[in-house]
Order: sequence, then structure tokens, then C-alpha cells
Amino acid sequence: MRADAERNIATILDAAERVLAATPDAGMAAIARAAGVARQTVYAHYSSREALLEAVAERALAQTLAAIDAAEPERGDPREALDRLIAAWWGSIGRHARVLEALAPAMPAHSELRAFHAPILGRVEALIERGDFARDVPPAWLAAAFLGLMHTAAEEVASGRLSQEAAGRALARSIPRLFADR
Amino acid sequence: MRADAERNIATILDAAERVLAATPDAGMAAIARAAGVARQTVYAHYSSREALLEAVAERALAQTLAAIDAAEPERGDPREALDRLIAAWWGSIGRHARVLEALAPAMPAHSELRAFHAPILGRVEALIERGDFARDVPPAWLAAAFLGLMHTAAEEVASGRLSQEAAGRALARSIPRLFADR
DNA sequence: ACAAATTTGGACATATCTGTCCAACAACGA
DNA sequence: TCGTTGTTGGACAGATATGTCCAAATTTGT
Repeated sequence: MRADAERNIATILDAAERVLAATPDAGMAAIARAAGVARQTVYAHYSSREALLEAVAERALAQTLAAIDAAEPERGDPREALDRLIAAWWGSIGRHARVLEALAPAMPAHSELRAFHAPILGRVEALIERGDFARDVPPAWLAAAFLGLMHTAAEEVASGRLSQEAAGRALARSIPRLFADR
Repeated sequence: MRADAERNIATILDAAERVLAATPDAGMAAIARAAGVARQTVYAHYSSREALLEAVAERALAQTLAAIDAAEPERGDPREALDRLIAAWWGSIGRHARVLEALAPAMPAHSELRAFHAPILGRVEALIERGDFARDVPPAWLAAAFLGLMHTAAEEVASGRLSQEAAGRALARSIPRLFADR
């Protein structure tokens, strides 16, 4: 593979992630334009729109899981680990995870990546079960609520109703409260 | 207006709400099929797809606001009012509110209904400010988080990961906790 | 029962998106 | 430098969605 091609693949995936997060039903032309390459170049690397979506989702999922693991949620006091996870998510994970939320409904039914959230939820759920967080609700619910609040916060920032810092502070206070035992 | 036509309009709006909530980019043909009428009948009442979306959104918004007001969030103890609002939302409001979430990104930029959430958030925010809920985060954030958790719960039920009842219980416990003062 | 309103099926022009082919061109690597 | 690899623009067929027109059939209200 020529260096040229490899560079373009990365550029295309970056552009696709950016464009699709904002407009999930964007076409190949829009993605190619955002990447600064010809539409045919995209087809040269991904034989169909579906294949491109799959690649984007796969990469975003891998990056998200890597960033979660880098926060080491299985180490130390669960409450501190939770704070670490929140900070890491808000700092870097969310950027990759957003396209997954946007792509999930549009993914073809037979894709193995339909279950994006499963591995991500699994990581969060493991932390919840390790700590003694709210036990009068299912851990799976707490994990889903965690993701949901991250998504809500990202939307608030995107729409300008909250600043990046204010949203981070709000999350750092609200999530532990949501997880509180009583 | 003939009784016939009025009936069809209601049928079309119902079908559109149902279909669009599941598939926001569904076409006129799919909506007409779901309503059991010909595609031209839809065009007879709504001159364009955009006009139909507007009508669906407007009706859903009105129904949502009416249901919120029926729960009388401004009456009695704020904590009990919050419980009432949660129950009302989960019981009936969510069904109408879901299409708004789905339609918001697809609405044309110049639509007055782009700001769906504003009046809904306003009602919730008023309750938050009336009660002595968590004051170390902005009331607007709490209101957004309220909506976000409702959305998350609805998704959990839709995907079969949680039963309707379990989700209702989880909400009734988690939201007051999220709103807790300390 | 009858006139008016409404729905229906068919057909049509228009636009957009996908996926493909091809020939010319540019960039890489040895 | 030179052959190979990759990119580009143009063009094309097929599919799909929108919006429109029309004449025939049906339903409604009186």
C-alpha cells in the first residue's frame, strides 16, 4: 500500500466521522468533499457506503474502548474510578462515541456492529457491579443512564445552551448523585 | 370540510407519528401506506413532506404540553409534583414526545418548531426552580437531564433490555436521586 | 337520489444518490 | 528517471423520492 493511499484512508475516516456525527444520512459526495478527495477515491477504498459506515463504526468503537480502558476503571476505589471514567469520557471518549450514537439506527440489520453499545455498556456495568452503587435499580439501567447523560451533556454543549466546562462540572456532580446508594 | 377528510387527516397524523418515531427519514409513500390511504391523499392535505412534518411536530408538541399541564407540576409539594410528572411522562407523554426527538434534527432550519424542547424544558425547569433541588448545577441542566433519562429509558424498553415496568421503577428512583440536594 | 367533495390509480417530470466504467493525470518508490 | 500505483473528472445506468396532473371511482351531505 502506497503512503498516499494510507493517508487518504485516514483522512476519509476522519471526515466521515465528523460529517456523519452531524448528519447521519450524509451521502458519499458530502463525505468525499469534506475529506478533500474525489468521490471515486472513497469508492476505491470502500466498495459501498455500507462498507464505509462499517469501517467508521469499527474504528470509533475501537478508539472508544481503548480510551475507556486507558482510564483503568477496574483500578482503585470505585468512586474515584467513576470520577476518572467521567473525566476521560468528557475529555476524549465522547468525541468518538458520538458517531456511534448517530450511526446505530442507520446501520444495516445484518451488521455485527449493530450492538455497538454492548461492549461499552459492559465496561461501565462492570464498574457499577464492582462498586456498591445504587442497588435498587438494575446495573444495566445505571450504565445506560450513564451513557444517556453523556449524550445529553454533549447535546447541551453542541446547541450552545451550556459551555464545555459547565457541562463537565454538571456531569461530575450529577452522575455520582445518580449512582448514590441512598 | 367533509367528515371523511377530517378522519383521514387524523389517521395520517397518527400514522406519521408512529412511522416517523421509528424511522425519521421515512418517505411519503411509507407514511401513506401506514395510514392506509393513497399517497395523493396525503398530498391533498399537506402540500409537501415538510408541511406534514411541521403538522406532526406541532400536534405532538401541543399534546405533550397539555399532558404536562394535566399533571399540574406547579401544585403541591415539589417532590410529589416531580413524582407526578415522572409518572405522567412515562404513562403518556413519552409516546408523543418521542417523535419530537426524532424529528428535531430533520426539521428545516427555518422552521419555528426547531425549538421544540424549549417550552417542554421550560415546564420542567419551572418545577426545578420552585423546589429546592440540586442547586450546585444549573436548573437548565437538570431539566435537560430529566428529558435525557426519559429518552434513555424509552430506548431501553424499545430495545428489549428493560421491561416497561422495570424502566418505570428505575426512573422513579433515579430521577429524584439525580435531583437530590446533596 | 343527486350534486359536490374526496379519494384513488396511473402516469409523468425532476432531482438526488448509488455504484460503475474509463481515460487522463499525478504521485510515489526504487 | 521510470514504471507502478493511486487519483481525478466525466459520464452513465439504475433506483428511489418528491411533487404534479388527470380522469375515474367512491363517499358524503342534503
